[in-house]
Amino acid sequence: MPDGYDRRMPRTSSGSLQSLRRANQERLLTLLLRKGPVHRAELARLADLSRTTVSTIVADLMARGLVVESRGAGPGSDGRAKETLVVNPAAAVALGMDFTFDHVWVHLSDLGHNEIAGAGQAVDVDLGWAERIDVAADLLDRLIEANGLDRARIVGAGIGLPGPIEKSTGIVSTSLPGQPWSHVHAADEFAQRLRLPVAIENNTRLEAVAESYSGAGRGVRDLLYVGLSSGIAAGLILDGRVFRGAVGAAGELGHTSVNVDGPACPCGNRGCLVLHAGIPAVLAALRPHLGAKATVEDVLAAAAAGDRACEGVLADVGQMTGRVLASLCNLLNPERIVIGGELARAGEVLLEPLRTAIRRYALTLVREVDVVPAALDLGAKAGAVGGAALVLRERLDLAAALVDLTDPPPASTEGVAS
Amino acid sequence: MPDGYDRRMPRTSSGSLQSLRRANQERLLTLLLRKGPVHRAELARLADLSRTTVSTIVADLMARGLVVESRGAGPGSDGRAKETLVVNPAAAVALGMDFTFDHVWVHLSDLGHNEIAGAGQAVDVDLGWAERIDVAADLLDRLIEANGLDRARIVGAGIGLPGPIEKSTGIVSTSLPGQPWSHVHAADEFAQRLRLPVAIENNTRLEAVAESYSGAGRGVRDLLYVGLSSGIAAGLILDGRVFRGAVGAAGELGHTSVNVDGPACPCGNRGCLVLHAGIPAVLAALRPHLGAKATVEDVLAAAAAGDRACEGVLADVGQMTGRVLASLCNLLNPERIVIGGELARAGEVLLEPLRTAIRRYALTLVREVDVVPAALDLGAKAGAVGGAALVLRERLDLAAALVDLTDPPPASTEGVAS
DNA sequence: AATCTTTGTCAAGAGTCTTGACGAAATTGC
DNA sequence: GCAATTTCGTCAAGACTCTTGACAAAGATT
Repeated sequence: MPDGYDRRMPRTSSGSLQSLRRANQERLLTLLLRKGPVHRAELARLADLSRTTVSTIVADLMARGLVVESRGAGPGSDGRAKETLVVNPAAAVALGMDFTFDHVWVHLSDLGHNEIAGAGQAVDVDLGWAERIDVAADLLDRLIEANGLDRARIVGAGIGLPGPIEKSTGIVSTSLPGQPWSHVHAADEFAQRLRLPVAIENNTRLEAVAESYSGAGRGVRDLLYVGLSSGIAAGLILDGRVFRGAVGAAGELGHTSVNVDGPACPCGNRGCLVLHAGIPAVLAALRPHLGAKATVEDVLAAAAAGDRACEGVLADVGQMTGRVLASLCNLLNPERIVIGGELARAGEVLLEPLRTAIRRYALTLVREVDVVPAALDLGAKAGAVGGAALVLRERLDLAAALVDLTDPPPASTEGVAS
Repeated sequence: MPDGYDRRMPRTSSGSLQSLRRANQERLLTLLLRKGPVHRAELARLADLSRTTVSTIVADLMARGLVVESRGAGPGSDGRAKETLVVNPAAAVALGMDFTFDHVWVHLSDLGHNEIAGAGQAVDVDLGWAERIDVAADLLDRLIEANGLDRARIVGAGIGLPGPIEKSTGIVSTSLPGQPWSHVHAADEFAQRLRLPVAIENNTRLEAVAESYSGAGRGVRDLLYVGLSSGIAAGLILDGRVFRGAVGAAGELGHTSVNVDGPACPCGNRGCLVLHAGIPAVLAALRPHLGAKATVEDVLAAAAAGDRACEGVLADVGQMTGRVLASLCNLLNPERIVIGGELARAGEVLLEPLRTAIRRYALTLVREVDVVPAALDLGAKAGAVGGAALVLRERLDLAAALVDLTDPPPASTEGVAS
């Protein structure tokens, strides 16, 4: 370990009086973020605290620049004028990074989950992990520079890596060939490099978090995010929290067998979904029709232009996926399913058969599930957005803890009711 | 609503100083239950509280009879003698009830999840819900009488009903014919009748809770319980908590399709697992061999006696189930799978092919899952045990809150180190 | 203009946790 | 055996956090 920088996120709360105060600070911040501009008395009712306490805590938060007063249009009722409060979104910044096999994405969000800046860069698939970190660090430096940001205001980093993640160390626990991250102690490496508390997470799960916070899954407690690409993976938000599984390997959907008598899959099983609905399968089915060099873009374009063969194959993908999701709905009873990944760009051609399959094959109660396309998957930056959201979601206390008294940030002028 | 009795469990904690105290009380109780006899200083370290605070809280708990001192064999180290503390298991009682289609089960557990008493009774499948409650109430009265229990010491009831449960009201939200509970406001009915805080839960989930607390899944954070009976259902413990799904319908496993081209199922799907591995399928396959009146017991007995045909069918059940569980392991990456239900009594004849299928068809990382038989399924009382465990698990604060100062229970003499 | 309602703040007080000191009870070393 | 050492449990003082009740301020209502 290069030096003693503590990469762990601070504990949430427990026991002492100070932790009670911290928990209440976080509670008020969360309420302010969710309920928008409210005045102190209303906040006190929402949080089940006395007005006095709310005043004290808010004064503290305001001294640190986390909350600003805006004599705004409160809900019109009688009584004294309300000094409405809003979170100052510019008070803190969350960093997200996402490393796919051929891209590096960096994203900065403010406290309100608004995008401050983002950038991506293609990298050579053979590039080593250290060099990938270099690329990301460069991108980050440039974003900070270009936007005149204060580095000290970044409160944490959420980082997406491909594959299952050993939770405490952030080690990617596969040793597939061509996987640059395997057995790297990613949590330490990133913490040293960025000098920030970091959370390492599988990138499909980060996409799920992104959709859950700023995308098509906003406010949904039990959310299933499905990424349809070369592989087919799921990100699970269960009971409002990211679900990782015992060793961080939860979410593999592509190797769900849909036919015990189906073709053999390299994974050892037979009739895996990915053999029918993965991008390689789609291309294999359509190259006789579109030509040997056809890409996913070609398929999507042709389908959009009305090519029946392409539409048919994409509909089959939807139908097959829908059957698997029907079983999944029986098991998990999600409230909403968000479909992302490259193939999701096919739109209704794929989604409609998928929905139909769920309605047809899932049991009565659970088939009421919403099925919607991802809202953020434009250019695959979703993972990085999710990384930043993860910091804000699970570590909001950080914002309260780390933003320093000595340097109150300027109140932002946007996002404040006038 | 017949009268104003509040059926809701009290809120866990939040905000005020009193709730901090309650949370710390609960924390200490939980630690005492889990870590066995410890002395105050050790408890303070475990809870991250000062010795003084622990002393204060413990004194309070002792005054209420929840904790007793036992000059026991502490871990031998130097220093002053340790006044070891243990929870007085007799201080509070949790009630569990389970209603299956033809049985009523009642169970009483003490604070340490030990069985105090239990009873079951067969009922007519056509019996209405009100009469079923009568039966349960009678059983409860008799248990209380026979064991000389103090009714006031019962801190809550966990009640299992068949089918998906609407969480807040406890309404069973199916309207299948022959389902006596459909659209009954079960939470209110039981609360009125028992005059206790109640939690209504699906009975397979309660069996999962039981296994998770006192059975084969002790201490496992991500646990999959599978009940193999006429239907095939799962109870999911994810991240250490019972997972219910959006409308409380999570856990249906039997209608996972294993073969898209398989036989049609009444559910609307094709090739459902239950068509291959449910009890009706097993009997259908073996009645030509064993005779038209053969029962599950006959099949199990014959298999145990070495009947090849029966062994083969049970092995097929295991293999089929294992294939589905392999996909499920890919998706959820559980740490352990507990197999319960009537068919699980077949033992290794069924389990070994099941394990083999998982090892063969699941991906590398997730197939390290433990697969073990249920430990509690003797006589199907597991659901009631789980109901009591649910009360103790999620509502331990109740024990601290409801046990009254004025009437400290006698210290139990069992379970205390001498 | 007077009254009403609700807000935000202040002072006093109650509840909870921590710190530092000290006696008590066992182990260790001579 | 006896002193030194270690750790425990408790006490008193103090610090921190929340609440209660009172009151002035700011707008709405009459």
